[in-house]
Amino acid sequence: MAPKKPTIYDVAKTSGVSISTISRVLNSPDKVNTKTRERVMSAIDRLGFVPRAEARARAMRNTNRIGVLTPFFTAPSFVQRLRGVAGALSRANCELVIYTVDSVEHLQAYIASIPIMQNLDGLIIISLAIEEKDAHRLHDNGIETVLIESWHAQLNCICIDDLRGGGLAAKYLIGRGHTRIGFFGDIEPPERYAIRPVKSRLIGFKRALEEAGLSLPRRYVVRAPYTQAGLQQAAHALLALPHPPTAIFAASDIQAISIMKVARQANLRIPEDLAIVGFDDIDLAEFMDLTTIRQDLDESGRLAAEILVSKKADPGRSLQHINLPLTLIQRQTA
Amino acid sequence: MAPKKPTIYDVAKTSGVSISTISRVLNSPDKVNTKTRERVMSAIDRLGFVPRAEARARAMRNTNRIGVLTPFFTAPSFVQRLRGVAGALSRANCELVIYTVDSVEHLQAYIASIPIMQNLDGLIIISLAIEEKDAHRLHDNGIETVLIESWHAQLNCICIDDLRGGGLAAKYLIGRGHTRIGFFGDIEPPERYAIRPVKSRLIGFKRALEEAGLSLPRRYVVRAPYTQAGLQQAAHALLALPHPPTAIFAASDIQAISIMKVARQANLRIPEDLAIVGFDDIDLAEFMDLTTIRQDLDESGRLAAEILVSKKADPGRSLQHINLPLTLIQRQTA
DNA sequence: TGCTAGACTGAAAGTGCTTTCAGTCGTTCT
DNA sequence: AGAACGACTGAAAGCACTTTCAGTCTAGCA
Repeated sequence: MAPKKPTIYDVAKTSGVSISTISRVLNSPDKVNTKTRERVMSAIDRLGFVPRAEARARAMRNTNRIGVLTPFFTAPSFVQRLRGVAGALSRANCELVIYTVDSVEHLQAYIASIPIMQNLDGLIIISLAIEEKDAHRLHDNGIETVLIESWHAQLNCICIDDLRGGGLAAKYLIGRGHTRIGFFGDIEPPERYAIRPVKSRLIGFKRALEEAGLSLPRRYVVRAPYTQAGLQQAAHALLALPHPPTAIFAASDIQAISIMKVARQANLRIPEDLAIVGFDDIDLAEFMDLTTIRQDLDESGRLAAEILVSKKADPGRSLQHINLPLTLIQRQTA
Repeated sequence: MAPKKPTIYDVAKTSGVSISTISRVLNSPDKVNTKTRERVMSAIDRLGFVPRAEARARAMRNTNRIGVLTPFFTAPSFVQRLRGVAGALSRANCELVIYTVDSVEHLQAYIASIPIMQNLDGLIIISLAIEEKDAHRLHDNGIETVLIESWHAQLNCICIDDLRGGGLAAKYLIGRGHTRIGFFGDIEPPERYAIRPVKSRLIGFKRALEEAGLSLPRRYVVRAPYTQAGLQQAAHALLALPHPPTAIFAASDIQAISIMKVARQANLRIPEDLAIVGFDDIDLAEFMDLTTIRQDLDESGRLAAEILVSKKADPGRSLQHINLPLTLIQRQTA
C-alpha cells in the first residue's frame, strides 16, 4: 500500500487553512502572516510535501523570472545597472537570473536557448551588441526584451545619447574658459560582443569643440588599454606633453579618476591646473568629487526591469524606445 | 501579430476534432484512426505545437541553477563576491539566480520555500545571519548550501578570521613605529539579518594593541553611519582631536578611503602624517594605493560556487569549512 | 434488411496548483 | 467612537492536459 504523495489539499487539511494559503506560503511567503506560515511549514515538513512541477508549470502562465545577459561584470557601470534591475525586481518579487557572457558564441547560444526553454518572462541585455538574426529570433519568439545601451527597432531599448554627452562636456569646459582640451578614453577591446560607446563620445566632443572654433589636436586624444597600469601610463604621457591640455574629458569616470591620481602625483592642482570631466557618474564619482556627465545607471536598470514587469501585467503595452537624459554634475574637478 | 504559443485547443480547432483526440494522438496514437491521426499531425506541424506543460516541467526539473541570497548589494564587497560566483558558474554552465534580501522575514521566507520548490541545485548565502532553525531546514532538506562570512556546523562555510585581521593591522602599524593608533568602523545597522564583522575586527585589533603594551583610548575608536556624509564627518572629528592618532585602521576600505579624503583636505600627508590601513582589498583599494588587509573577495565567491558545482557532480563529497587566508597588502598609505 | 460488436470520438470530469476577488479582522486616524 | 484602511485569508475560477464514459458510426453477420 503506497502512501500517496501528499498534495496541497492534504497540507491544507492538516494545517487547517485553505489551499490558497499553502500556495502563497510557497510562492510569496512574505504575503502571509508569520504564524500561519510556520504552521503551514511544519505541516509541509511533517507530510514531506513536494509540489508537482508539472501541475505547477501548468497553472503558472508566467514564470516570474527575468533574465539578464551581461558581459562579465568588472566595470562599476555594469554593477550599478544590475543594482537597479535587482532593486526593481525585488519589489516586483521576481527572480533575477544572471547570465554572464564572455564570447559571441556564448551570447548566441544563450539567445538561441532562451525561447526554447521558455522559462523566462523577459530578458534584459546590457551593453551587448546583438546581431540582427538574434534580435529577430527574440522578437519572433515573443520574448519580451529590453536592450540597454544598444538599439533595435523591434525591441525595447534604453539608450543614452553619447554624442550629446561628449558635446555637453566640451561645452562645459569651453564655458569655463579652457581652450587646450584633451580627450582620454579606453581602447575598444577586440571582442565583438561588447558595446563601446567611447567613439561616439569622442565624436560628439570633437564636434562641439570644432563648432566653438577650437581644434582637438591628435596628440590630445589618448586611447589607453583598460587596465590600471595602462591608464596611468597613458595619463602620465598626456600630462607630460610640452603644452599639455588644461582640461580633459574622460570617456568614463574610472579613467577620469586615473588621471586625477596621476595629476596629483605630478603636483598639479585640480581644477586650477587641470580640469577633469568624467562620464557616467558611478558611485565613486561622488566620492571623489568628480565633475562628470551623469547617465543614471541605476535608473537604466530599474527602467528596464519596470518595462518588463509592466509588460507582464499588460502585454498590450507598446514598444518603448527610451533615451535617458544626460546631465552635467558639477563637483570639484572642473 | 503576437506569436502566442499554440495550445491543444488551437490544434483541435484547425484540425476539426476535439481536444481529447489530439491528446490521444499524442499519447496513444494506435487508438486513433489513421486518417484522423494524419490530419491532426499535420495541424500540429503547421502550428508548431509543443505541449507546454511538459516542456515547462522538464525545464523546472533539471535545474542546473544555483541561487544566491545576498543583502541588497550596495557595498563593493558584495559585488566582488558575486563576481567570483558568476565567473565560476559561467564556466560550469550553470544559471545564477539572485535573491536580494531586505528583511529577516524576507530571508526566512526564502529559506523556507527553497527546499520545497526544489528548483535549485544549491544555495550560496552571502553575509547573512541565518538562524539555527533555518540552517536546520536547509540541512534536513538536503539543499547544498554554502555560507559565506558566517558559520554553521552542518553547512559548508567560507569564512575569514576577522579577529586575526584586526590583529594583523595592529601589528603592522605597531611595527611601523606608531603608538597613537585609532580605529574607524561603521555602526552596525539595526537589521538583524546582516552579518557585521566590524566588531570582531575591532576586538582583534584592540587585543593586539594591548598585547604590545599599547592602549586604544575610547576617543580613538570611531563608529560612523555608513553614508558619505556620516563617514566624512566622523573622520573629520577624529582628525580634529587635540592629539589625533598618527595611524588609523579602518574596518573596511571604503571607510579607509573616506579618511584619506578628509586627511588630504586637512593637508595631512599620507602616510607621513597619517598612516591608514584598510580591510577587504576591494578593486578600488589598488586604485587608491591603499595599504590594506586582503580577504580575497572574488575567491570567496568562486570557491563557494565551485563547492556547489563539485557537489553536484559527486554528492558524496564531504562538508567543507574553509577559512580563507588574510594577507596584508602593503601599498602607499601605511 | 435489421442487429450488434467494435472502433472512434467528444463532452465533461478530473489533475494539482496559481491567482483573482471578495470578505474578515484588527488598526489607525480624526 | 466611527470611519477608513490595510493586512490576511478562503472560495472559486482558471491553466493545459489526461482520462473516463457515454455515445455515434460503420462494418459484419444473420
